[in-house]
Amino acid sequence: MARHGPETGRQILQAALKRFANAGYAATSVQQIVDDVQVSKPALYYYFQDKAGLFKALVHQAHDERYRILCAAAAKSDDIRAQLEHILMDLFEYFSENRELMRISFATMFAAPGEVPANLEYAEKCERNFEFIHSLIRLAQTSGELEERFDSRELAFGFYGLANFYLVSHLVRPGAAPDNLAAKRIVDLFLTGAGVRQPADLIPIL
Amino acid sequence: MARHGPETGRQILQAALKRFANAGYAATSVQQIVDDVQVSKPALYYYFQDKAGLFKALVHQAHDERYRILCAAAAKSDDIRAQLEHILMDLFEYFSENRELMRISFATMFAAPGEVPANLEYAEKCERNFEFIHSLIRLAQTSGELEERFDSRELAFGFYGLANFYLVSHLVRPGAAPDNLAAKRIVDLFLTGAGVRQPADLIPIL
DNA sequence: CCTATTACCTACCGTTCGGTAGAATTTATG
DNA sequence: CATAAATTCTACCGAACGGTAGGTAATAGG
Repeated sequence: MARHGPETGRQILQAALKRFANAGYAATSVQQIVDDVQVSKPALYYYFQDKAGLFKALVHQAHDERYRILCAAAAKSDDIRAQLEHILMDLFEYFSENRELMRISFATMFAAPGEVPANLEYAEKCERNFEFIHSLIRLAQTSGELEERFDSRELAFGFYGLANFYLVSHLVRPGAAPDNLAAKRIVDLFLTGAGVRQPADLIPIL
Repeated sequence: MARHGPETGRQILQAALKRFANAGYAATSVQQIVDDVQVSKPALYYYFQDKAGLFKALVHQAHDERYRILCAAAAKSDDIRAQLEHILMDLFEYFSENRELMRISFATMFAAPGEVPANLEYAEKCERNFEFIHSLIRLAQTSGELEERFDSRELAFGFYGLANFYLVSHLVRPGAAPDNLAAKRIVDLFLTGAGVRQPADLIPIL
């Protein structure tokens, strides 16, 4: 009926995002999506190849935007502490404002094959995001900001794990979003550790 | 046909585990499960109320076994470092031998509602597992093993996030499993931090 | 040897799904 | 105003799904 013009494709994508994020891929039917936008099924198949293509577009968008955030945040500073803080702060903010998109990206990573369309090829984008953090860490090691006795990969794993756990918790359990203070404290924990600093521990290092 | 005796129920559960873990809940049909065991559909419905009940049984088993591992590992030692190391080592081992069960439990946690049967009521079991770690951390703080300037919840989040990231990575990407040495290094990172120890940092603490 | 219970079977139902054929309607072009 | 292209419709298809009705073979108890 009501002609939407070139807006239709975008509206379909947005409705699909909401449905996929809240019910998952399999449990979302294309009928629900087109009903939300008040168009008919062939309208969807006019703009997208199939249901899987629709999902794929969203997943790639999610990963790309995360990568954009990472790069922009890291560029804001030179020392590793501030860089990691900016990354966390910006991610927290972005996640708050784009819960659904981020949810899709995480759910896809942890989903069993078959629960999600095949040939999504998101693995390389995951790796690109991780390797960006990894490169920051490595740089900070050579500049003497980070301990060299840990493998750079271990450290990247450590920070990425810490960050992702907070992000996922915030996605799964819609409570108070972590704020800038939380970001600083997380980075502090990562850099200084949870153990008490006993002089004995320090002797071999000092 | 071939009578299996009281083994049938167990065999169905095991086949369901394999299918659910590798293809997810929605993409697994009860027909596939009963075909694997070479029984007919009513045989499945004789032992389980419905498809959701089958899945529920597996999810609860997964969470309960993880809790058992946590408790047993923590009981092996008194100081927090050794406790956390034991927890990681035992979890790594258990995950290696029970990839499919663990995969179901994680996928469920990150799944959108609707992607998984309703009324699973696994949230309280998640919380129980987390709170166990939390209690260990709190004890270690009062005994002076861990820094008091971090909130106990923050620390528990930190360690849990670190641990889970390793575990999930190992599940998603079937590579070399983290070993006992990795466990020690992870705990070391958690306790001592990634930053270099500059004397200046230590002044306010010593 | 009869009977009840357990442990399944074959065959099927109603529903829902992703996707499409083909017509209709709107918009752009000449 | 004619015609072509873009956009969306109604109506439907075949396949797969979860679940069940109703019958049957094996086992156990008396």
